[in-house]
Amino acid sequence: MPLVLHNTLGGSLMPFIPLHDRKVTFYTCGPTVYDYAHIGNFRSFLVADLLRRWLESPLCECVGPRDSANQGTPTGVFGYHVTHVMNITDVGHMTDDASADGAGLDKMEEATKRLLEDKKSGRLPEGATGATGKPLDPTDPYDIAAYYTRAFIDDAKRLRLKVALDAEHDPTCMPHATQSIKGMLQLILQLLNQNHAYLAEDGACYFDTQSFPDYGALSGNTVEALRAGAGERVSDFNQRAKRSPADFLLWKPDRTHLMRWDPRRVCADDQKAVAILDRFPLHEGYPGWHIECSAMALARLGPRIDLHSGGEDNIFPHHECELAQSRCANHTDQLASFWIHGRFLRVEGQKMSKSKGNFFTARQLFAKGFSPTTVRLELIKTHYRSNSNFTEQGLIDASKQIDRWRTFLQSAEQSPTPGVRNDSVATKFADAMNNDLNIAEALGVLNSWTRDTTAPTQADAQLIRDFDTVLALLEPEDLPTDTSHAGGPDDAYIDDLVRRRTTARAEKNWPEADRLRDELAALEVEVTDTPTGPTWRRRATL
RNA sequence: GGCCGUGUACCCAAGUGGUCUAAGGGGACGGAUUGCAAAUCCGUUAUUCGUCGGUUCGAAUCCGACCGCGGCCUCCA
Repeated sequence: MPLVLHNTLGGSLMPFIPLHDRKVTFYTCGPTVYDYAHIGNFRSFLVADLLRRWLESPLCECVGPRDSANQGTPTGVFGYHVTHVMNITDVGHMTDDASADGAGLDKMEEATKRLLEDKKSGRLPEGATGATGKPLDPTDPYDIAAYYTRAFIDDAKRLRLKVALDAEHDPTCMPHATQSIKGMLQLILQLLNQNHAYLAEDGACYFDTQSFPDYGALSGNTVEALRAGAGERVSDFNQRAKRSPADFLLWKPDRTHLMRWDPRRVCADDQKAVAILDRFPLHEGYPGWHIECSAMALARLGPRIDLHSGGEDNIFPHHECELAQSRCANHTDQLASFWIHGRFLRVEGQKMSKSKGNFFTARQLFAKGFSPTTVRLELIKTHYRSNSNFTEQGLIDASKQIDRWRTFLQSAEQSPTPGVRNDSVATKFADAMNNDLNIAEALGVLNSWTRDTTAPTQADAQLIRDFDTVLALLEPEDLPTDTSHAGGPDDAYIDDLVRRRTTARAEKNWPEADRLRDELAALEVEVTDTPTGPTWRRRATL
């Protein structure tokens, strides 16, 4: 059964057919870096990671590419070569749409306030540095972006996002918006030149949605419906300058913005661009949100890509607009063959929000003692098009599950028996993943198999390793992930208690042994007695 | 208000017309093991799928209404 994916464009399951033989191009809308990324952000990025890992997996059979004799038919070759790009949005955007009249607070300014507070209260790590390697200056937007970008990449690597691991040796996999301004301007100028964009009275450049009949095809919106549905949230000022309410910003002239560029200077060495600038004067300012992704996808992956992913909130307006710009500027009949959108995450059954106290960044969970793989499993174990429910109990479940698989792998690797590959289990796992990434079913297959295989063989070790190229959960990780068990006992103290308990047990002094175990339990430490002596670990809680 | 999605046991979560008296994991309970525990192993744990109605020989699965939850409707993954 070849891979079938749900395509937001068209709203149905469709067989995956690559543009080129065995190769896949994949663009994921990445994080904005004016705060630490939270688990909801990572759920979305992990959906992309899971898809990418599945495509590359030795269990995923490639099908023939478009416009070939074997289009869509299994080729007997396994594992695509995936070029996956995830951008870093480090341009300071406004907090609300009122910003069009200059009233909104820039998110970078907010970050400045937060970082200054963190610095004062000692929450900022020692030796935090900015964009130039010098100590972080919380008032410099480039420093803020650099600081949070590093934090993001650090978290992403711990969660085993392959694109972040790729970017270590190929930084073009994670392009930065601030380093792609020229590409954005070139796209904007092309759109102006082709009358897909216009300069309004306020000097801002807007995309002309009426010049693109397919506008709305991705989200199911129509320009009329958008106009009808628009409440007070759309400011009058913003609307007045536009030809149509649906038109969206490409370039905003603003000499006061924290991050701003002069189009003439940026495009000075591009004769064609300069010629268009003579006719359409774009003044110093900053780019619209959507154009970033159009430019970065084009620069690294070309005008036509296989896959594009993001959170469900990106469908409209972001992806709708990105698609329109890219298609008009590049003269293509499509930007991405498949648009993949993950649903939102809930926490303990509720919408995640700071006021409810259920808002978690990845690093907060690591600091609380949950391992990155535990968090990874908890975030990927639900089908990507369901609203998954992130819970403390779920983290505990995930942790136990990973332990069991690791134990299985260990005993399989130590087995003297070569064994035979269990093709039936491999096929069931692959069928589940091919069915629109049904990870929950695939994990069910994995669990039934490991439960029923009492004497795993070397072939079983290879098989679970094949599964793990997709799951990325079995390789051990460095623990503890940091030293921030602030207020808790240090390892030496716990070791001492455990040693005293071992002595008491050897002397058959059971009351003392049990008292020490209770003492450890009160410190959230669990002791396990094994044939080779006791081991312990901290219990993590939210 | 408009558009879209969703509701399965104590918790997480598959299943989208018959093989479902509903996979898998956790928890709980019983047993083996243990000084007692933990870990491990074995067993038990939804005649029922938000509510009500309809279609059908047959529905968790299709249709309708209602209730709950979530996303979007100009920069929140």
